[in-house]
Amino acid sequence: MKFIEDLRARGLVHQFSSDELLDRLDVGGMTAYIGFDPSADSLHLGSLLPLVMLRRLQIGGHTPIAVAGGGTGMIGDPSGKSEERNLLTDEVLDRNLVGIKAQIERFVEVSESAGGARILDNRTWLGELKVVEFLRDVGKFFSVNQMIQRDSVRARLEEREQGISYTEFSYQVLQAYDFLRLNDLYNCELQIGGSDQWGNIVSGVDLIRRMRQRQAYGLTLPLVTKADGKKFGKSESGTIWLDGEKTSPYSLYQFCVRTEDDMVGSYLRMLTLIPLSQIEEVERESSRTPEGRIGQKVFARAIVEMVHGVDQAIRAEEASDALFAGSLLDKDEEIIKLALSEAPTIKLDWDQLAKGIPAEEILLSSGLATSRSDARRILSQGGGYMNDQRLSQDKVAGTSDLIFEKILVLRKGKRDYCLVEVERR
RNA sequence: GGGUCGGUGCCCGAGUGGCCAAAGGGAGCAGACUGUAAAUCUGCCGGCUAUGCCUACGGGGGUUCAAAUCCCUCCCGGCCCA
Repeated sequence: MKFIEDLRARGLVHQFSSDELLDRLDVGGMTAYIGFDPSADSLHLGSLLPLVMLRRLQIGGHTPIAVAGGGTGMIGDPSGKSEERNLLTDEVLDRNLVGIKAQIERFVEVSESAGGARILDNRTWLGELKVVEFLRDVGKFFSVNQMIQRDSVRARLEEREQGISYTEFSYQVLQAYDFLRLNDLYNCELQIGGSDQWGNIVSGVDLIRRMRQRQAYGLTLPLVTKADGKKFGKSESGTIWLDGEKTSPYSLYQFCVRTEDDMVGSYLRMLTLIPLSQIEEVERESSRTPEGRIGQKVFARAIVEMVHGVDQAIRAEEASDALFAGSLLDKDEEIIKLALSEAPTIKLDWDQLAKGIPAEEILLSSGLATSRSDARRILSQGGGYMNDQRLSQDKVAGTSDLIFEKILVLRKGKRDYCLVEVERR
């Protein structure tokens, strides 16, 4: 299947600047770049789509460039933001970029040689700019009339209560300049981004044409949404990070495996490299027996594998199966231990437990409850469980509750587990 | 710089001296129903050493028995004028 055909079938093509681009993509050998948000020291699930896209490019015989926007991170992109951004300092950016680079490297092969991906920091060139020269040489090519027509800017201009600073207004100029420089330095002819980047991307294409009389291209990816139309990857109880320290492989797996039925197919297409024929097969199977959650499992497995590697994916999968398939009490010690190694865990010592720990207390220290009142609320509504048995408010956990003389399995609601490992001193 | 409107809990938003931990909605959490899905229904939804106490209505100060609500001042934002 041709490159572009595959992209289209996966629903990955949102907008593109010219039909010519599509032919070029099939031929291969293009250099394309995608920018990444450096506002935290880790990327999150929202960046997965562009990350996988980098990989697709490389597999398709193109040269991907990831720009971890050290420079633009200092300015702030108004696109999709309803309010002015907090600007980052150089030091914070340096730190963030270290983490982000490592994550990008998991998706593409980075090297200086032909076809090797590159990860660049646009401070390299933005930092050299002199204001007056820049305004004279580059600024001339921008029309404010056009700039204020951009959706991202217009939204902020029209909205009462929130305006836009000159700094953020200038963002599109800088991003266009990035593209120009990449075109000069690496013969980068294509910029890819989320659908909210269209305006910025077109600015770059225009700038390259005006200043260099060269043809460049733009392509945007669709927004990955949940069934209710909200953004995929955030929400729930916070951001899902790609950094295993912030969001464990088990948690990432769990997040993915809980995907709504309606979205599994499109997520598989957009976010995994699984061949389309195989995805269709999974879909058929899923619609026949939705309760098997086959699609969700394939999806979760694929994602964790990409982000954390096969070993971690297998562990997360096995731990999840152990915790969610049937009653825990029927499981043997090995399986529980496996789950224990992946799922959230706390340690207690024997003496402490021997004295008795009230249900409220143990929920709190497990982290399942965020405060004492939260713990009380959960208990009073029957949402607390220990070893698969509902906890009453006055239950006091003791050593007689231990499974295999060393483990307590706590749960909040249907799916949030925390294992308690008890150690004898 | 001047005028004017505004800054309320995770978000939106009501409240304009006591009845305010603050209406309503959303989000979130739990229960029921299920398939670790969706939809729906129900309950909870600042914290605590808990018939009370602490923190909270942009920051600081003041008036008052009593302030999110009144006054002063500072900070931040919108709009208009210069």
